[in-house]
Parts: sequence; structure tokens; C-alpha cells
Amino acid sequence: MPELPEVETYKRYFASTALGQQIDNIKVKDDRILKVEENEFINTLQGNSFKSVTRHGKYLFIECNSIFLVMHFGMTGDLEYYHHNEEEPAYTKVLFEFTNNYILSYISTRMFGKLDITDNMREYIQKKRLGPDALTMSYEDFIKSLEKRTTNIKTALMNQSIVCGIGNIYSDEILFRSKINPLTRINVLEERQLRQLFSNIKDVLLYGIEKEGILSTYSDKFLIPHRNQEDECPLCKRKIERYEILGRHGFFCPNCQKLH
DNA sequence: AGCGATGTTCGCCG
DNA sequence: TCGGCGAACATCGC
Repeated sequence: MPELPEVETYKRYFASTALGQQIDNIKVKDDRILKVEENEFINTLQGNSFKSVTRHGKYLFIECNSIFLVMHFGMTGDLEYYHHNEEEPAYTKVLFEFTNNYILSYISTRMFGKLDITDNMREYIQKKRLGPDALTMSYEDFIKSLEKRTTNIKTALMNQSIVCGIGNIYSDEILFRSKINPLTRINVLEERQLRQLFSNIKDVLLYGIEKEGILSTYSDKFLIPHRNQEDECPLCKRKIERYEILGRHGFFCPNCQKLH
């Protein structure tokens, strides 16, 4: 499921369940999900406990034994914490079994997620060239990130090196609320628009977190409930349009989001 | 049955 | 080296 609001929801879920639990055993059901060698992965974590969890964009960094377990969820990742008497969730790739008889399942239906290990969170973020976290960045961070870029604003918002945490669905929502056409080149945006955009990034993501990323509960005033069906614009009632960019498809209102 | 999918990475080109 | 772009990746549900 995950863009930033979903990953923030996973973070809170993790914090209220697996955090602080001692890892009794780790089962790797499919080692293709691991970015490090399986033995190293297991030996580093087993016997220790999760001390803290931090989110940067769509990544979670979980402190354990003075290193960090890095979780990324791809398009179809999930976490489930359950009692060992209960059934193992479908598409479980890695199981963390705790001494309290509970188990955390790392789920990845389509294998796009990844688990990694790092001893330095900051270096890891730098090495992957991840931009500032979309939720916590300042306006100055945002502007600095966009500098020297020539691409369109939709591509920029989805580029994790520019801003970290926004994907296909939320970028559409943010642009819709900002009344900016997705194909607008960054360099033609005026300061007023950039400030508006920045503030809408925060508002949309915060709303998403409040809703725990459950799209079906989003207000009808949002673009999100009108995706996939060629619906009408919740503002002007004209037909929204489907478009394609970077091999992804999105939606926008050609009337409210004019290109200039 | 084929296509699309809330993501990242890699290789190519300028 | 860097930015932009498109294809590849793996798998399942509609």
C-alpha cells in the first residue's frame, strides 16, 4: 500500500506492538527480500530487541543491537503482529518471533519490498541519495531540492531524491489541491505557487496520516476517491482525465489544473 | 488471459 | 558526474 502516510501508519503500528520485544527467532521465508546475506541478517538481529523506530520518506529504520533494520514496503508491503496461535498471514516473507509469543510478519505480496541492515542511518540516506522527508522538510529544503531541476512537477514530486515519501497517488492529490497541472515544468512555477504547493504537501500527507492511509475513507472533496473511475472533478464537476507519466498513470482535472 | 499496479533500480544518452 | 527517461523487476487480482 505504501506512500508516506501508510508508512507512518506502519511506524505507529510497529511502535505499539513489536517495539521493545526481544527477538527469539527469525524465519526468512524468501531470501530475495533481503538486501544482505541471510546469515548476517539473522545473526545481527536475533537475541536482541527493537529499541526505536524512525521514518524517512517511505523507509523505516528500526534500531536494534546498535545497528538499524531498514524496511521498505514497495507497492504491496505490510506488517502484521499476531499471537503465535494465530495463522501466519499470506505472503509473509520474514517472521520475527518474540519471547512474548507474538510474531511480527513482514509481508510483501509482489516482492517489491526490501529488508536491509545499516550501521548508520544518516549515511544510508545519503548513499541512497534520498531527499528531505516530505513531512518534516522546511520550505527552504524544498526549494533547494528543486533547484537545477528541469523536469515536470509530477515527476519531481515522485522522485525520492528530490522529496522523500510522495508517490503516484499523493502527488496527484497534492497537485490537484494546488491547482497545478502535473506536466508543468518546475522552473515556470512562481513563488506563490511553490509556497502553496509546499503547504499542500504537508496538509495532504497529514490528512492521509489522520486517515491511516485508508483511501476509501477519504473525503469526497479529494481527488483520490475519484481515481480509476473516469469521474467528475469534485470542484468544478467537469470530467477528470487520465494521463500517463513515467510509465505510471494518474488523474487530473484539465479545467482546474491548466497548463501554462 | 492480459493488463495494470500506492515502487525502486539500472542502463542509456546527452 | 549528473539529470532525464524508459525499461525491468515479481507477482497477483481484476
